[in-house]
Amino acid sequence: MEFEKENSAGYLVNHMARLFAKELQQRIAPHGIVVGQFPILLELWQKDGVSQKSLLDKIDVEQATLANTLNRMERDGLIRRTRNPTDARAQQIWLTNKATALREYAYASAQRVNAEALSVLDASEQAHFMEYMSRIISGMRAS
Amino acid sequence: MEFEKENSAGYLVNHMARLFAKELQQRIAPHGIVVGQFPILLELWQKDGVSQKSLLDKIDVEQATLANTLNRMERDGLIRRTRNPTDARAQQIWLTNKATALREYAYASAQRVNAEALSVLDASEQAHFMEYMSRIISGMRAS
DNA sequence: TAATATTGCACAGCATGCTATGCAAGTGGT
DNA sequence: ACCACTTGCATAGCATGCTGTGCAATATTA
Repeated sequence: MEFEKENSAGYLVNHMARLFAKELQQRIAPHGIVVGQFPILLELWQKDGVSQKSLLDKIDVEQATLANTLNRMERDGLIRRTRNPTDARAQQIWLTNKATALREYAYASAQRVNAEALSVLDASEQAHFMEYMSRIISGMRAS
Repeated sequence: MEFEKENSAGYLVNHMARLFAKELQQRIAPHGIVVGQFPILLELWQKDGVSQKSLLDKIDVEQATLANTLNRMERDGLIRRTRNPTDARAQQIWLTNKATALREYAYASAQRVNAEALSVLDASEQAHFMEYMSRIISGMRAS
């Protein structure tokens, strides 16, 4: 029995994800941020001064992955970390001016990548595609 | 203006890809193979003794990534590499018995992951989803 | 209050992917 | 035959993700 990778959902999903990441990377890397930092920045642009734990609840990566990415962001001057005065275990994560300034540009870049990638689908197909992904993710997270 | 990651195709694609990889990893890792080796094994199960270049044409990763993964596969006793007698630059890549024996199990694992992940969609939706992904990948590769 | 459990975070080690670079082996043109 | 180009592969260095583990600070329970 054969196994055609072109008919394997997992294979296509993986390939598609790498293409998305590569595309976004090319647009934002020249501005000093990289794709893994994106979800974190999205949260911090909405509200910073939060704990690592609070970020973790909103971002679907493991705690160790988040800690590593935050290290690189601190190294690159995107965030600062302070101790929470009422809980010495916890930290508060703050955006630097540099990171704050990148917000609109980053939003626009992501939206352009999304729009271009989905441009091969019409509006109704795009909506279905997004809905299918949401359902698949919910189903897989539950299991 | 806000940017909702739940409405970002790139974010969902990335998340979905990690869930797929994690799921497949859990099933195949106990048998001594890992997800990155999967596409390579798929090709070699069809035909081995081929060159790295010939694998590269069929698998959508960079040449350096392939070379690294092949190194790990050789280390783990999944493949052997011999020199091509008529071209000293090229190599021939052969599966070991260990790798050959894993074939049906690996096929079944991948198919089960795919089926379970897509089980939240009905047959028609699944077909559309796969088609959308193919079109998106084609479009992004072209650009 | 003392012992125990939980929480918040860090670090080590690894796989997978990328870009950039180098190099030896073949190919082609002169 | 020689020089330049191309081809096939390897390596370095990095980012992103994972699991496993450890630890100090808080919370809970006996």
